[in-house]
Amino acid sequence: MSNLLAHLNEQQLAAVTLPPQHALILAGAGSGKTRVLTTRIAWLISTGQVSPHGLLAVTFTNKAAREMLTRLSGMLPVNTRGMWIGTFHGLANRMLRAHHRDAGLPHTFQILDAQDQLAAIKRLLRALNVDDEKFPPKNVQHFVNAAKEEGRRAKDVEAWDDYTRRMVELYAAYDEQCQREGVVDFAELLLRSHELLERNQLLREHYQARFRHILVDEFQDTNALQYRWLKLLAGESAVMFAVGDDDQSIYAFRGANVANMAAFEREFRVANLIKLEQNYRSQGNILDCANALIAHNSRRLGKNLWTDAGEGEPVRVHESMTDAQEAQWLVEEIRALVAEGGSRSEVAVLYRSNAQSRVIEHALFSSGIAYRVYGGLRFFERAEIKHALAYMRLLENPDDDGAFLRVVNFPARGIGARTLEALQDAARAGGCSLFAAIPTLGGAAAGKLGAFAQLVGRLRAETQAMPLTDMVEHLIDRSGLLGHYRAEREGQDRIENLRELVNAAAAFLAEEGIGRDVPANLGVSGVQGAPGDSAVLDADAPGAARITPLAAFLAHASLEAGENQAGEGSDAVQLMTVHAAKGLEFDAVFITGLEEGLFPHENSIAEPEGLEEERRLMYVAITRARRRLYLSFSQTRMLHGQTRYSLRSRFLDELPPELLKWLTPRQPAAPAAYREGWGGAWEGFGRQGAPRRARAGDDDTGRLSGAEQRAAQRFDRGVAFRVGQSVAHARFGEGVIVGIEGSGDDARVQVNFGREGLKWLALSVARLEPVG
DNA sequence: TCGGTTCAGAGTATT
DNA sequence: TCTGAACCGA
Repeated sequence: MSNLLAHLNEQQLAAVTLPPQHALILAGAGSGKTRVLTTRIAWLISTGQVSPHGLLAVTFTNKAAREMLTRLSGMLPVNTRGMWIGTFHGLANRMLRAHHRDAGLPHTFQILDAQDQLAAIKRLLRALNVDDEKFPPKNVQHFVNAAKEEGRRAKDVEAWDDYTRRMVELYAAYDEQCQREGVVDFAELLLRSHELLERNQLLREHYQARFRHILVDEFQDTNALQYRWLKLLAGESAVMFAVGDDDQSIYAFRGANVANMAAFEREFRVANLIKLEQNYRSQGNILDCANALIAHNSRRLGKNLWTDAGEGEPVRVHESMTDAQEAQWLVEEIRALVAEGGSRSEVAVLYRSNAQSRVIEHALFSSGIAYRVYGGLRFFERAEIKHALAYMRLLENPDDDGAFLRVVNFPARGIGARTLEALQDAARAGGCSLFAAIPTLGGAAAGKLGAFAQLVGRLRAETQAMPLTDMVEHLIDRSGLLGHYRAEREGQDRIENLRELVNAAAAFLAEEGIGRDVPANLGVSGVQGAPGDSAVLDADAPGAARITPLAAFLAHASLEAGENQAGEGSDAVQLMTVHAAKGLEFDAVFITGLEEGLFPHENSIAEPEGLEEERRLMYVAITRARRRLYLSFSQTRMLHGQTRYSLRSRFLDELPPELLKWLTPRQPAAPAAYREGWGGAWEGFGRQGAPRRARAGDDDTGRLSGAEQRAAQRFDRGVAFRVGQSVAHARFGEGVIVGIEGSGDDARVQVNFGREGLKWLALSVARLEPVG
């Protein structure tokens, strides 16, 4: 055990060995957070304070959960398989599977991912004849999820106008549809398990007594429902150990509520608040930049990172004329890094929004530098995979109309829209699922639908006793999917993905410790016993409902969409958004596009607290770097087909100048009043130095491409009217240019005329005279 | 059922 | 500018 605690610093040690009282650990970036969390678990178990069975540890991502399990197995000779360590959704799913009857769910309930949910909502809106102009499916989806994440059912949502009232009705109708079809969405997993515990006193008391210790990772990312779920599970007796960093809270936009940290401290009367501030990742200058930046935020819990690794190199700053030149500079710099012996995979290029990757990818591709972009479609989200899964789901649960509609005519079986409309009418009339309505149908359509029903029946019979992998293989073939893609010109990739699905099933069985020969439809423990019997209080008890390999695999496919990066393992430069970089670290990091309007993003500035979240995002970005950090921005950028002119990000000017090394001449900062778009001090604008003009030799090749020349020319014309310049207009009087958009005849400027307000003026129309 | 055209919209994202 | 979705004609 002394081994376990070796090499922990004072604060880490204090956190790991805290007495059994509620604790909040403020863990700064790179301070060994995961280590503390896992060592705490190992310590609790190895000192006999709790059995592996008596603790619950929860994370947000499968990756984090896996990491915790892996590290734990390395520390303790313990079988982690049965332990309640997982994601919020994974654990909620586990509980609902075991107590499905008490939770009011069929034992075959399926999980809808975001895609499935949207499809279900579209279907609902069509069935109800809702005008999807007024009620776009995406808005309904957002409304439903936001309500569920607040812990509210439709009946609990206050409708204060016609629009909200209709939304609430749609929410209720959506929930009814889900219940009818035996499906639950992500938010529903948590809400349903919360309701289960809330209503069922026996179960609640049982789990409250069982879980003596509850440990929570990334606490700053919890939403209202997750916090309530934790509180309910903890009851009066469990010990909570929450780890988080308010400075790294970057998910408010998806419901995360940092205030949960303060609420936790207050409501649980947390006596132990420990700050982990020693950073083991970055060198001093990088940390000092991060600290200086985040100090501009208010309402922090307060934390300052430090290191004993030395100050290291200065932070490099680069300004370019165009986004293409920024990318070109990046290429040269990466080349130099690699020439010095750095590895490409230790270089990360970060950006605020995905659209920025294109220019960078283009430059990297043209110069033959291997790169890898994070984000995009993941394995289980691919259309062909979802088709295959839909067949499997239909075997499990024929009432799953979503799965039915996905494959009833795929591959094509001549079952068109009209047939399905008739079927839908029949189902509605009979109050049953589409599948169940097939026998009630007459006419020519009945034949084709009947054949499909027979196909499903045949597939079910054929795969009845098969192990999971054989079942998948059988289904992708006999459903006609393979044949369909074989006939398709570009179907080869899809066929490979379908074959990969068989491997994924095999890998899943291995990971879960399920024998390869176990029939897919058999309860895993072999005990079908009393599925969901109310008398069985514990999910792990022998008589509790057992999940079949097939059901487990389908849940896995929904809860873990799989990898989304190609070329794993190859030595490639890593491209990703700042959000995607959270939790990762690299020797060298480029933060690109540091421009007002982009980072901080313009949309965020209007949001309450938006700017502070952007600043935290910048903080996360900076703290990804171990040794070398580059910050870059461009004067112009192609956005939505138009050249945009922007000033450098305020975040650059919030960093201590003495820590920065400008690779291009440093220009005066933009006046703060410009950023607000308003303000008293705008007289000062006229005296601002002109933005740096394009100079030959700015780029490393010494030549400008055609596109770059055109952009540069446009820029030169734009300079005549530059941001910050004072201008006069015949009617509106004097004002200051605060924005420029477009070029040539399309060029428009936004002018702040003070009392007359902000106006957009087309340069080809409006007469604007420079002043001063 | 396909391929083409047209149109709107373009922030970050896990489960 | 570019993408994805929706729509229409063969």
